[in-house]
Amino acid sequence: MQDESPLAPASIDAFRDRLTQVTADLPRRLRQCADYIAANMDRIAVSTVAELATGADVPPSALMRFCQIMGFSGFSEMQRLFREAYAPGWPDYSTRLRNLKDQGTGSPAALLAEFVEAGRLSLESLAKSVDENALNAAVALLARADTVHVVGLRRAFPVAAYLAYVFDKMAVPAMLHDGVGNLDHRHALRAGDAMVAITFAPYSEETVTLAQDARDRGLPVVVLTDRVTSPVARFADAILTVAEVDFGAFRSLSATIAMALALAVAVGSAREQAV
Amino acid sequence: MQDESPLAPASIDAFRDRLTQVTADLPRRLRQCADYIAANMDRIAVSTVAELATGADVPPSALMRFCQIMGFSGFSEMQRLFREAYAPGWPDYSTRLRNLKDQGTGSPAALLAEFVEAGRLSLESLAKSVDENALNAAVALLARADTVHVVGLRRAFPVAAYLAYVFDKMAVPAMLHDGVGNLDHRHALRAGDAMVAITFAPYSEETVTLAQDARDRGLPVVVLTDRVTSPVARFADAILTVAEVDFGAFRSLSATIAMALALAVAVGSAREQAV
DNA sequence: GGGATAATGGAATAATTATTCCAAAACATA
DNA sequence: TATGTTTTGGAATAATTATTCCATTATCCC
Repeated sequence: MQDESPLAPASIDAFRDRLTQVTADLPRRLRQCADYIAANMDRIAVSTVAELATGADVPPSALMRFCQIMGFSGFSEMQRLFREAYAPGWPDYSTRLRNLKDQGTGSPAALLAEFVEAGRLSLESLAKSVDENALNAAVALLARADTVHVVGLRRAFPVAAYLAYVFDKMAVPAMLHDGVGNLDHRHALRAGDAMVAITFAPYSEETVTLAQDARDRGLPVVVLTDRVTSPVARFADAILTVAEVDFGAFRSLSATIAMALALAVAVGSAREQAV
Repeated sequence: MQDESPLAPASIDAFRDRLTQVTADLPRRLRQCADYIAANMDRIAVSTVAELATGADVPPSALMRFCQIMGFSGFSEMQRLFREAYAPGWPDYSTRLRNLKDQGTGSPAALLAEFVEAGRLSLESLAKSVDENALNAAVALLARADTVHVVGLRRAFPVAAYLAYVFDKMAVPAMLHDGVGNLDHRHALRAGDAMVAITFAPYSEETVTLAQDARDRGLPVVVLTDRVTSPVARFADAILTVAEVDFGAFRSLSATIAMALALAVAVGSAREQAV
């Protein structure tokens, strides 16, 4: 297996793009290939040259030429792309999950199945229960802040870190309060800033304190937490609740991260438009 | 193309039944085939005899015999069943994304819905594509390490942080390499330790370097990445791949976190039992 | 309409992949 | 431990499949 052609599409998406580019000016037979392939991309992984050629009603050699025009060295290279991306619809998700669990309680595969399931349930329940008004309010508050302070410790820290990362990528001035060196950076909270506080039961005291501090200084506070009775809720200008399904002692965080992402991206684009 | 054997399974379900019937009393090599095939049914349609045989760790001839025991005349006939029965392939997610962008539907709630959907798809595809052997191998490696070093920067950092958190909760000695102060802590890597390196395209150089460093010192390295061709893969003793569905520029991380959790909890309980 | 250029089909060949077969090894039984 | 039986690995072969090449046909441009 030698080097691939430098211009060969490396993903199904790239393939699709290239296909539309190329299709425009193509002689008759080759266009037949392009059309047929476009309509039957899902068969490439499991067909032979001859089968596809018959389907497109062209001789095999025409199809070979088509593969080369698409940037591949030949049919095999093109097929490899599709075989690697191939994921059939059956063993449907639930069957597969059962198989994993059959490996025996406590086996890594069974654990994975449980966490996958927990994540999925969390996402589903988030989709059903989201409070759109609260979300919109949160976005509005953060969109007009100078700097966004992100606080979340212990199990909430990964979410805070990701939120800070996405803010950064979207050019939103943000500061992650990570507790390094036990510095609380409370003096970084300045008028015009806003805070996102993330915490779940058992609520980390430092997070609650910082949220209160922000509130006392008159900064708007958005909280991302597990229920409205959370101790940070009383300092909140907007409350986003995410009921995460746990498996064992650990939360999947899927729903929480989805929420954080949506928040960050929405804030990011709101600010872009405001500029 | 001659008559098919009268006893060959005519549907995937029949195949599955026959497989369980037959697996019970089978000599060693053939049982390996049965197990591997059961766990990788979805790859039969797009693999060669040699590929599957390698995967099951048997010579090709053993796999041929297995096909015949299953009632087929040979591998080709068995493969035909899977090629014909496959359901239309992958969800065309990126097209939807493009549409969404074009319409400019940037309402926070709509964004959230997309991230929820991306997370759900990622989790499902993880369930379908997880390599159980790699997972078991990774758990075994980490279970017998003195200290587990966790490395993951940028977008992988949240996962690394959570992994370190869970290790800590499960009393697994773990060190999170977070890049604070640009210290790489390479001298913390000691004989008897192991490393988990987490990175996705575009791969962070520091992570790759640290993984190589660990490898050079003879530590076992487990990598959690997006594809087997990842630059860290060549330093890996176990490769866990997670194909995460992106929405826009940001990954949902759902599947990655589920994998990390399963890994950490499995390692934690394996060590408890060893004590 | 003539000359150059591009496209086409099919047959020849190369490469890959499936399949068979048999000697050697492992195993069971006495 | 000897003997028959089953299982195994690998090399040889058969079949399929991809790929190239070139003579023929169509198309374009002057």
